[in-house]
Amino acid sequence: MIKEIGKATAYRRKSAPQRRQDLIKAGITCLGKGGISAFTIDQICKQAGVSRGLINHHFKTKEDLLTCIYADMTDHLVQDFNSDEAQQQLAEIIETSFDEQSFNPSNLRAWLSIWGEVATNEVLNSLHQSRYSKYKARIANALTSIAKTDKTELDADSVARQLIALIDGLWLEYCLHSAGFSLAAARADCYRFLQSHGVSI
Amino acid sequence: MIKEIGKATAYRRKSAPQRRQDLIKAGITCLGKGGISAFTIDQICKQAGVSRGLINHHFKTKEDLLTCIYADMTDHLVQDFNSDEAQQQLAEIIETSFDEQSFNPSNLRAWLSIWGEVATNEVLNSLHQSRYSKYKARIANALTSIAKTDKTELDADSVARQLIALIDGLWLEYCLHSAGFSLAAARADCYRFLQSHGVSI
DNA sequence: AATTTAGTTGAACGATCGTATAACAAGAGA
DNA sequence: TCTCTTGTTATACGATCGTTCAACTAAATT
Repeated sequence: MIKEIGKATAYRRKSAPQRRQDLIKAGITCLGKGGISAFTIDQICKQAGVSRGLINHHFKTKEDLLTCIYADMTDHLVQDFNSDEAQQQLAEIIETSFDEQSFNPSNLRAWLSIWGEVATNEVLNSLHQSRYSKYKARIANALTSIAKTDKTELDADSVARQLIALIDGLWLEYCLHSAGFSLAAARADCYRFLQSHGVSI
Repeated sequence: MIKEIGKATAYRRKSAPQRRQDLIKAGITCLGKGGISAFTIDQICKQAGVSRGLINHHFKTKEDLLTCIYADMTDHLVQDFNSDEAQQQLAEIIETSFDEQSFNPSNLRAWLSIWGEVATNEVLNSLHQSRYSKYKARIANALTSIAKTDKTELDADSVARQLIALIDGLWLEYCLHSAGFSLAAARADCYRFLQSHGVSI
């Protein structure tokens, strides 16, 4: 066939890492739009602007992609704190948990979908256990440090667990009925909770 | 064909309401086992010991069944309290939220699946808004009553919202990693939270 | 015992699912 | 410019999805 003059290039190639990131992002978008039911090869590839065969070239299976998505979404939860001060570290947790970038309906729906799969999928669950342990440990360490400075008694592990529960619960509420809900109020709820355990920030 | 002697009856009939309840129960079991991905006509009917055609005889669509399941699961949250005393009413909420009957991994997974769909499905979401409002109002009313008796200031709606968030968050944590978690501890967390807002039970 | 009612079955439908694979082409290196 | 690497497309496959529907029969009614 004669090559058409001026015809747009059929497709643009990207490096494997770049394309993988594109597909991860598209997958998160799909989860945010329609939950795990919208997490299909067809919809993800369409969202990424890519043919349906490509996904299995960059990811072994769909489950593999979901695992990579979960890893991507939780990276910031297990990274080192910016600050060295314990009070500031807890503030980082709370502030980043309720900033506009991450605390929006689409992202919350994506999390909800992931949680649903974590409860069922073995590979995902194993990764989750590891991430959650580290996340909780970061919080508990900060709490212990504060209690030591203030010379107060504190069950750091228990309070860390409760704080995570409160944060996740507030996310859940916002996800299911965002009306009458403000980020500032959610943050204040968390600070007040810590204060009630003798931890003042 | 000659009727086989001693052959077991091909199937037993049940009244429509009974069979509907069977299918609802089977649906919840499927959600608890494998999440929304396991919520398929095939698996639900197999779980209920019934042919696959029956489900659309008793429910208009699969979505209709899911809506009925949600209604069934939330009935106890909007029923009247047993007690007339406000303190006792809040205790009812907390105790029934963390009793062995409802607070088990299978039931929690079912809830998680439902939440995921509520965020996406319009019909389900509308039902959820109504149930949640009533649920929150029951708690807020009890809180207001206590504050009035004790002559203390209290933002009942805000505290009710936070209590629900804490309960749901604790459920979520238990669902995703039940290890190192006790029902008694979860209840104590809730009571302590109320106490920190000046509500003693 | 005959009839009616209504609960139940099982096959069939088109659509969509996840995956495998052969053909193709964009872009880097020679 | 040519070759080679590898990112990408498009098709095909069997399995399973939700739903429809005609046939069947258990059980109540007459």
